[in-house]
Amino acid sequence: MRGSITKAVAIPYIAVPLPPSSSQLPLSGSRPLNLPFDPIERAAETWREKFGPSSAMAAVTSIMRAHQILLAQLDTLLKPYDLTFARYEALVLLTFSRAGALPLSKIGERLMVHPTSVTNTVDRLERAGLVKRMRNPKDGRGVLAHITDEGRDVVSRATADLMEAGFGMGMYGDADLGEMFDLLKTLRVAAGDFSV
Amino acid sequence: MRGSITKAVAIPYIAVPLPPSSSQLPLSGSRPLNLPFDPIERAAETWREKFGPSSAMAAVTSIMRAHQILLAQLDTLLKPYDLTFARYEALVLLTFSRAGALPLSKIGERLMVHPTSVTNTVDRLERAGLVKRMRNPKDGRGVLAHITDEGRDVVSRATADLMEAGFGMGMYGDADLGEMFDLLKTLRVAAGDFSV
DNA sequence: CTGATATCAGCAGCACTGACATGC
DNA sequence: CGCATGTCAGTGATGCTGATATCA
Repeated sequence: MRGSITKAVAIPYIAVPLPPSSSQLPLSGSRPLNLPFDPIERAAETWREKFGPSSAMAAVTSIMRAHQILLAQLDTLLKPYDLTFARYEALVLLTFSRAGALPLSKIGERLMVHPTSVTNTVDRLERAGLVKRMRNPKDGRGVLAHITDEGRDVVSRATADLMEAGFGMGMYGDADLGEMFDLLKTLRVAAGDFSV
Repeated sequence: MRGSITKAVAIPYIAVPLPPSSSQLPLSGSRPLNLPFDPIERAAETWREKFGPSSAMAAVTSIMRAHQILLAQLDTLLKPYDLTFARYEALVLLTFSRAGALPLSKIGERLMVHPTSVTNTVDRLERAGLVKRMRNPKDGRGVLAHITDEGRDVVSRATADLMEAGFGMGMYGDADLGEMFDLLKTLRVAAGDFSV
């Protein structure tokens, strides 16, 4: 877990008392620093002086940071359900399947995670009673993860929370979100995730 | 480490069957699947039918995946130097400082990582002989991480490798990189990283 | 037999929590 | 004293590697 960062709020690191209205989802591995400058932009400037072009470095670093921010927020939203984002994704995938069940191999493929990670994820979900392992009738080697009623209930409540929080992306309009998706798609295609 | 996935290959930008010559940058937590469809896009479609608007979810998932892809590539590039991306970032930060040294607290602030993570990172770098801990003359409580000559050498060679690989972003032009940076900046500001 | 499907043990790295010593 | 700095021990999640049992 990215951990609970239940303090995020309780730690007015820098003076600013936190806009009382703003929802205070934990922000990241660290607390809100409110630096008087953009640390990535500053690094990019120095980079340009010392090494040359810095736009790739700045973009990569931004993605890393964005990931950290989002994961912290999502995991915190999911904590009440004892879910991590990875486990939540697996659950959602199951609700999307016609039978409410999928072979572990399929889960790994869709979620792009390692087989052993799938085993682990399903272990946790099963222990929590959200899925049940079943033998795959169509393939004696395979195992199906089958979502339980409780699993459906949890995923539905968790999803409501996530949507209310706009997935941590509430500061964007639909156009920006689409643009981001399109931009990153190029990277995913280049990485061989899928063919165009 | 994200591990070696010795198959990936020098980023067969498009689905191409892996140029036999190319070097093999691992692509991600999993191997290149070359699914016949975009798994995120498919999930987004189902999402829209079942839950409603899906652009935020699609964008978030894309960022998660992009992070995974990039981290795997960067860590693999850095592996020969026994560096992780986190340790590399710390080293670069030190080369950017006038004296080649910074208080650990400052490192944590700039890199947005937890104090205990800084201790750990510096431990590793120190064990590798790339930095040296020194007492902060200006603050008896503080410790400075001071980059060594070997540290400077390593960071310079590693940086050359990363730049040659375009930071894993070789498929983008400068305009796209700038756009990505600008888009993600909105998120970082909203998270309280810095003030505008 | 080969290859796919899990599972298990083990390991490294990350991001914390909580407690603590030290010094401003 | 209160607060900041850094370390340490310990925890949980991730993402692997390598080995193995099972089955198509």
